[in-house]
Amino acid sequence: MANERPYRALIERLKAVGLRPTRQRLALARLLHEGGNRHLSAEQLHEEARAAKVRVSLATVYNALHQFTAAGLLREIVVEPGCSYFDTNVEDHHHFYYEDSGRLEDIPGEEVRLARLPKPPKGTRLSRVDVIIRVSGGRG
Amino acid sequence: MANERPYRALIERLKAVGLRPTRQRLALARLLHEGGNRHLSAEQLHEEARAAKVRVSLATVYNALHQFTAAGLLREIVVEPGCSYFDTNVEDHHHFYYEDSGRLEDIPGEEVRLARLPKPPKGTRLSRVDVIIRVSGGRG
DNA sequence: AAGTTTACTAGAACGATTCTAATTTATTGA
DNA sequence: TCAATAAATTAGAATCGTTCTAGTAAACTT
Repeated sequence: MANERPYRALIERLKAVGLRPTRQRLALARLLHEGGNRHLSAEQLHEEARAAKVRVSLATVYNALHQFTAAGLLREIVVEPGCSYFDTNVEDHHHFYYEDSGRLEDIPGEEVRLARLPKPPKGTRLSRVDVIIRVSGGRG
Repeated sequence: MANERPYRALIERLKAVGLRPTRQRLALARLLHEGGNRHLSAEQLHEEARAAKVRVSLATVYNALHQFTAAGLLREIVVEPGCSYFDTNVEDHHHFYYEDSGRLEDIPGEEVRLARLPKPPKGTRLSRVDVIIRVSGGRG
């Protein structure tokens, strides 16, 4: 229910990864990528959609998040039982995790450096290295 | 239903952290710490208990795992949505995660070294650093 | 526009985990 | 040793995030 134009680039991006640019996927992609790097759960994104008057079911939110992740447009991060976050930043980077609030935050640039890494065990290849720095509430 | 003696040390260990040394907790602690370092889910431990003819409910397994974790006897690791593992190794160390099988494996000794770490953000203190090296199935 | 394929939806189903209220067990101290 | 008290265990219900189902709607192809 609005302008079609600004979506041109997004439409191409979705087509490029083999996903039909539907109203729901466009709206969700737009929500995800507005406002810088974010770490959202499915429920949070669903709520944002509702707030933005985009009608979309929770099942579709889950579908879209997984499809975007498979396409390399998002990255899934699990730090706590019972809740996945999706990171709009797919560059190589790591995270702070605030244990008290459950919030994730990107660690800027080169502030983490791994000096030594073991070789992947025989018969496997490296898929990804996750570094999570858990911090908690100070004097709190 | 067996010898009481070998539990002496365990009993003291539990008492030291303020947990009553009940039949169930002793049996679970014993299962956890026999056979070297392990990464078990609640369901897996429950199944092991059943196999070892220890009668204990799943709720108690969850309670014990969380209490042991709070007491520093175990460490909880989350790598996938919908399943926590508990690591019997509470030393400072990191993990391989086999994406295909869902298995976790300790990375021995000093094979991971962090050359640079950012300071915890203002008002927080470092709680822990987790490094997870995700590997997947080689030639498939 | 018709036909084909793919996506969306509400609601049911699911699996891991937590809660509840009743029972059992461990501890304390006469 | 035995009651009294406090804590732990239990089965089963409840909850939570997530996935599935099968029916409807939208997007692409011609």
